[in-house]
Amino acid sequence: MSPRPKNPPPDRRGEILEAAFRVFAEKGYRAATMAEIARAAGVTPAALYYYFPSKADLFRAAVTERRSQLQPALAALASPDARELPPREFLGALLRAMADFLADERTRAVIRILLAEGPRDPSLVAIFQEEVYGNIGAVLGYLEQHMAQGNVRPMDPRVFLLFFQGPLLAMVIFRDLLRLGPYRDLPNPALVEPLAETILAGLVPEKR
Amino acid sequence: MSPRPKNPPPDRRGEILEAAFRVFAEKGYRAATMAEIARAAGVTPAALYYYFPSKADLFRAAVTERRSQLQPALAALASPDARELPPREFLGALLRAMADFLADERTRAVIRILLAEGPRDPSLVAIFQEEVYGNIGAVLGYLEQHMAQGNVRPMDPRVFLLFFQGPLLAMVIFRDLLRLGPYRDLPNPALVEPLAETILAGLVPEKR
Amino acid sequence: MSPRPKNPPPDRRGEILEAAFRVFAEKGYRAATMAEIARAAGVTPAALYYYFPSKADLFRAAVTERRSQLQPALAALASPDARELPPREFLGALLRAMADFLADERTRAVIRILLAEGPRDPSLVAIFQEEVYGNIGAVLGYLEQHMAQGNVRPMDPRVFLLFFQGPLLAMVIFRDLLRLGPYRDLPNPALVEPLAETILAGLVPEKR
Amino acid sequence: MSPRPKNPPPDRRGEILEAAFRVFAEKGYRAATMAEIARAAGVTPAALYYYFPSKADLFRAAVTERRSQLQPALAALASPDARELPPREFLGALLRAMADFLADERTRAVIRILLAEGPRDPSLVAIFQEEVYGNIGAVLGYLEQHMAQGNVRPMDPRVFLLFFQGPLLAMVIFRDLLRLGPYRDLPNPALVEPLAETILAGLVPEKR
DNA sequence: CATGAATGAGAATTCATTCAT
DNA sequence: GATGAATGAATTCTCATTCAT
Repeated sequence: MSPRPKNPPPDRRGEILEAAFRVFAEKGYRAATMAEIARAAGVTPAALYYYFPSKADLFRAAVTERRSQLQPALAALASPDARELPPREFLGALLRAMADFLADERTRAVIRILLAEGPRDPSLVAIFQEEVYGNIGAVLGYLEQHMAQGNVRPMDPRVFLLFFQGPLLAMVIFRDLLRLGPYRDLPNPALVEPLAETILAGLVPEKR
Repeated sequence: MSPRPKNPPPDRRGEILEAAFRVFAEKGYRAATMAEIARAAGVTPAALYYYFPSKADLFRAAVTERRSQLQPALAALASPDARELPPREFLGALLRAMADFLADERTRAVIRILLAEGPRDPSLVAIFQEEVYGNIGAVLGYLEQHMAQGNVRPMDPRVFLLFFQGPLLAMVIFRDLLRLGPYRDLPNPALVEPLAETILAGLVPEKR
Repeated sequence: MSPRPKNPPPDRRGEILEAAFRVFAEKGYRAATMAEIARAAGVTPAALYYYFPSKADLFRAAVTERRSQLQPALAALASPDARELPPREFLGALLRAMADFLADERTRAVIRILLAEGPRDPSLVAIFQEEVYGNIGAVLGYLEQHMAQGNVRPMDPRVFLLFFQGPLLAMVIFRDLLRLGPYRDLPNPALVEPLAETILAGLVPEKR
Repeated sequence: MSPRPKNPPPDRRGEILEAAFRVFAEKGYRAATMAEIARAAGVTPAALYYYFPSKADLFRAAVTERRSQLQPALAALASPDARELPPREFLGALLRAMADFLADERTRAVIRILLAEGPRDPSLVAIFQEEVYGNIGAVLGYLEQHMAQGNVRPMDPRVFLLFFQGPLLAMVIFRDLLRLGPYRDLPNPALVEPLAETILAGLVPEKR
């Protein structure tokens, strides 16, 4: 009957968002129920509707909230200080940072949601696209500059991104999402170091 | 030709499986309803239960059926004749074949289902794992042989697979599943040819 | 568990429509619940959705069904044989028939629904308008003919309708719908006979 | 003028009552939500409960309040000065006044509520019954006197009321509530003048 | 084989109401 | 006086599933 816990809860909205994201990531949008999210947030289902008009809105808000939480990590990938480094070091550092970023539990949850719901919900993809491309754009700028100087083999930037994002993404998908047996105990560096070497061998021609 | 008197009895089971797979791939397991699958198959929902005991079973059967349909294409990836080629040619051919395989509409549907449902259903992943690894194993055998001969840089085979599956998978995910704007008009060869060159540059040392 | 009563129910749809109309008339659209309608029809709420896609559709169907049930009585009001009578007899007969029609339980239920929901739902009104006007049109035709012959004082037909429908409608509203104390025991003839006389006195000039 | 220091304290209660009546009249009791009423009144739903214990009480209070607003208009219908007139003039004046009263927007809203909720809520009807009958009683008194004098044909007063209220009520229902096409542009006098003539022709015998 | 009819168990959502502040 | 936050009890609607025929 009493609609209120005694001590004022500090940030119900945030707690709900957090709980909702967890449940959505674990179960997927359809299988996640408002009742379960409410339980996870320690409130009643009706409380969810006090803060968000619908399940779809809660989902969107939860995802957007998570995006902004990831924002600093994403921005760090394009940190200005790394851009002083020569291509080999820069790319190595970038690969390591990106591997850590992708393998982070919070990022993985986003990837899971994006892969599960994105194909049916382009607007969901759009939430991240802008953000990601804004930060990756800085990286591409660095590369284009060095391509122009002949330090890096000229290449379609999209292809370049696939080169080093692809293996990392595949690792996260196989190892962390699908939990394929053979990949289960593959540590990040086991992929990243050979990847850096191999890709760089192909990308940065005359240094070899 | 056949002495069968009536018009060929329709392969109801097969049609249902086909329709079910389409609907599951498009909507995801939870959002796909038995009614919609039935409609897609041209039967009533009750008929589904004549052939399959439950939605979960139908899903599993539909996925398994699709796996066996992809089987020939997968097997071709490990075709014995390509294994006569030297590493550069072999790897190039493999990359091209795999890119075509991954980008094929039927494969994409499987990937979509695996990415969406796999994280919550390890047994679903298992259905494909065996199959895929059986065929990829042949490829790995080839490589191990050449690594031993010094023709290919020695490397963890899992990492090797990530190297060349990763970018292809990423391309399919970005371009075909998430339909990211920038990737929408990236043709397979635009990725595959630079990928072959670059990776090979790193993988096959003395040729450079 | 058993989804089916043993002996096949003869006309579930009709029963549901009937029950729905009763409940809608008694409670109004909003206050009537699918659960109560189901109970009244002896089925489960889900069964309602087997026959009708939504509550709104069920409402509409129930009202339309009732309209067609009333159709014969309405048509009788414009029966051709009464049209052979001279104006005084014709109007008297019409008034009596209409009073009986309006005071009939089934008609009253329609009036109740129309008065309660009509102001917010013009399409509901439209369901009856056509029907009613079709039949009343015949009456008006008779009158116009006699107006032309000078047997009936010329008059706007809408006003004419208000003249003799109005008191009858008011009687039904006061007596049967609002159950105003003073009207509770006013029998139809107590209104109809003076009404016939009085109105006719004004309407059929030279006969007096 | 007034020595009150601050800006006049708003009549919250009155505003709420006003807003509540509007919303109830437009949507009906069930469909009207406390939230919407609060919004219309410019307060929060909780504030409603400061002034009224429940939705039902608010409804009742809003209706009663409106009744007292209509009171003067109702009383005017039985104004003493008109009672000096001879029957023909008196009845004509009464008809005109009543038509104006019924067609007034505020009265219409009351009628709408009474027709929609009255059948399920006798106590709602009672709120007005007393009021109305008190004032109409005066009119009936006038008539009874003239009936006794032979100036008006003797008649059950309830029937008399139906005679001239009925067409007016029907006009308001058809034209203003149900918005029936044919009645939409029927002005009050188009009904009232013929009605006066016709009814009087029947009611006031020797003048004809 | 196949279906029409039906259902039980949820699911999202609404809403009058409460109460500490 | 007034409100923000919250809730319990409906309510509409969905859907996998059943089974007599």
